[in-house]
Amino acid sequence: MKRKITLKQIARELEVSISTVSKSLKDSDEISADTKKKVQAFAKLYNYRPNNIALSLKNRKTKNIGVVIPDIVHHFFTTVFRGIEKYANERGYNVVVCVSDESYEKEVFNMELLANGSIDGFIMSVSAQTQQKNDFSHLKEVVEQGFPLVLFDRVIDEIECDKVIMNDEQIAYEATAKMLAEGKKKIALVTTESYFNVSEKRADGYRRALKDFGIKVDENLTLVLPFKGVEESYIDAFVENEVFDAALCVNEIFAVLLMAIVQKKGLRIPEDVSVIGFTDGLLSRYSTPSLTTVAQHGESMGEIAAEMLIEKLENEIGFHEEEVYRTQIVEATLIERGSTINK
Amino acid sequence: MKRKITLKQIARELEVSISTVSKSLKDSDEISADTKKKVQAFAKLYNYRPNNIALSLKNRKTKNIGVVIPDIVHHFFTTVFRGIEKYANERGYNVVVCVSDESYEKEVFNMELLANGSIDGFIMSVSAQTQQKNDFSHLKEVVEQGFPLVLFDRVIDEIECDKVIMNDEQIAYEATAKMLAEGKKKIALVTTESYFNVSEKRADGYRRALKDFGIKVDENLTLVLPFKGVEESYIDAFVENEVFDAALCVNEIFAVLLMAIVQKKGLRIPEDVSVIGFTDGLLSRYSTPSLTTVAQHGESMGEIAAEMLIEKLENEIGFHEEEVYRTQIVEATLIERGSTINK
DNA sequence: CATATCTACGAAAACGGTTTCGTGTTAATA
DNA sequence: TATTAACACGAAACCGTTTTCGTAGATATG
Repeated sequence: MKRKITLKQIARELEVSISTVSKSLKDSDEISADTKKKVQAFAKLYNYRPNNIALSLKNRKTKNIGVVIPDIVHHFFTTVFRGIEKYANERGYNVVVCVSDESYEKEVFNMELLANGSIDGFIMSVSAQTQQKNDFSHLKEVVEQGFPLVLFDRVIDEIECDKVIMNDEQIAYEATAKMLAEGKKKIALVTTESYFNVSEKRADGYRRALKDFGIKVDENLTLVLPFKGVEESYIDAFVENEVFDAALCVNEIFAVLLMAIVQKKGLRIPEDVSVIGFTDGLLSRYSTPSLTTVAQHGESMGEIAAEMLIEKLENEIGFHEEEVYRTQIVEATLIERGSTINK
Repeated sequence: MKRKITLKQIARELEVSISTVSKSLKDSDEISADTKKKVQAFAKLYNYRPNNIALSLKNRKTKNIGVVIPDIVHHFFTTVFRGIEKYANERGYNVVVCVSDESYEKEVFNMELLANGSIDGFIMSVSAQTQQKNDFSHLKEVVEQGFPLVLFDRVIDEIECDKVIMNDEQIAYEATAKMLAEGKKKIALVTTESYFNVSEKRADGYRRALKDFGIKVDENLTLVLPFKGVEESYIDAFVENEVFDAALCVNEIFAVLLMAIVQKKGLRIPEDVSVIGFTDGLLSRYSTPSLTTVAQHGESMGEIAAEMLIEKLENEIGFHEEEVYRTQIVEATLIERGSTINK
């Protein structure tokens, strides 16, 4: 085990002081050209690199970003993560990831772990259980402790911090309007339980579109599916009992499940039933027919979140300046594929 | 900004020394019961937590694991990551992730960044470009520097370290044998370029099965697709020109693409063409028909990798003990779904 | 009463850096 | 020649812990 070389060792070897070595490597002009050359050559030879931990302790900055997300085996979150990681890496930051697994307790636990000096700031999307419990004291705490925090997608209104969200309501409106424009009249909504605020916003957009087109919202055409462990039979019963000629689904899994069942009943997509989903993942691309879907641009969201966080980290605000928080909206776009009638 | 409280501040406040505070919090019996109570109460009141960075410096352990993977928007890697994260978290470790994006340079850059004290050991799967270049000096270097390293999936034979792999050859054999047992005679292989050693192993298993069943390997039945940016037309031409009644595909994307094209030609799956893929992701589950596929048990691989790494981290070997490296094989399993004839 | 033994605590070193400030030597200036 | 400035470097503090070792004072022992 060849331990990494330290300033102290270089100093001893070259018979100079630690300060001289440190300054030489920083090319300080306090040090003579001769000495600098000697030290630099030696350091290069032994491949000296300053120890990050020591630097962190000295500077009170870790150059680490903490990312807390509900799930990682999940297309949207991984794209956001990629955006974060990419931007962070370019700026010399590392990313430490904790998965809350949709659990409130794990979220709290993870944040406490990270808040003990491991990171400089947080980027996160809160867990389902946290939204359900409606308890955000752990978020408030890290903010009070002075950690910059950026919330994305599943954000909390009552927490004051930077936020990155999607225009869920508007894009749901547009998606619904698109199907109405196709001539569809009875549009179903396939969604999750309402404590997910993004699902709620999508439902709002859906309803607004119907109203704008003079169609009454039929509550029977809303299918609420559990967040996890969807049984095919739920959808089956819905398709059996209700008549609809289009469907807006809040994620791509619901959409392809619905498509499969609809097709099994002998109905054609999109002629008999148009379908639009959310999340432009593999499923949307490779389903038959391919799925018209809302691209959430997760990577952009991630980049923006990272940018906001790093901006806060590197520009310490003055003593009397008021902290100012921004909310950035990333515009989702509708990707038209085979599950809708495209002209 | 309420900075976290330190030992020094507690000591000043309570008019005792730093050592006394530290020992009190560790419930050392060097300290009188009275003093301990006082200190502990005060610490609890101010929610004292030792600073991780300082601990890292002192202990020369960060309790961080570095994970370097080629891609994160990828089902298999995310499942492995989940396994790593889960196990690591249980043992009090944090995980810092770097994505090499299949690039040799980024891989090297990331590893150097991490090796400067940010982490205690590596878990990684090498990038495509690294395999292609066949240059592993960066891996050798971190090993020489004393970092425990665990390689998974895309491993390198010439690097001495712990490894977690799948029985690719064997499961490909079994998958092929299954289709032969169905009575299929002309089995296609849809694979990637051969510098991916896992693809190569799968091809080996495929060939061995054919031989065992007395069928000659027909090189024309092997379709080599590029690693990224597959054009549908490649597959289209293949389906047009070759006659086959089954196909083994090295990933699920190839499999669903093939299924779609085969079905478009009016052939039925699995009656006319059986298809088996690799990776039990969303696509396999939700395609029509659902795809018979090889489940790689990424989560287990991740857990095992993390376990191996942490074992090495926590059991420093004695001075003269020989370092011993293990290679664990995670048995893949075949999940039978609609794209094969199941009895 | 002198000495030995606890008890309860503090000083200081160490982890690996950065940075401020002080100082001995040499060169420039009056 | 005496004074000053410039140069080149080292000592030490600091970041926040842990831990070893030393010791003052109290108590026990002979």
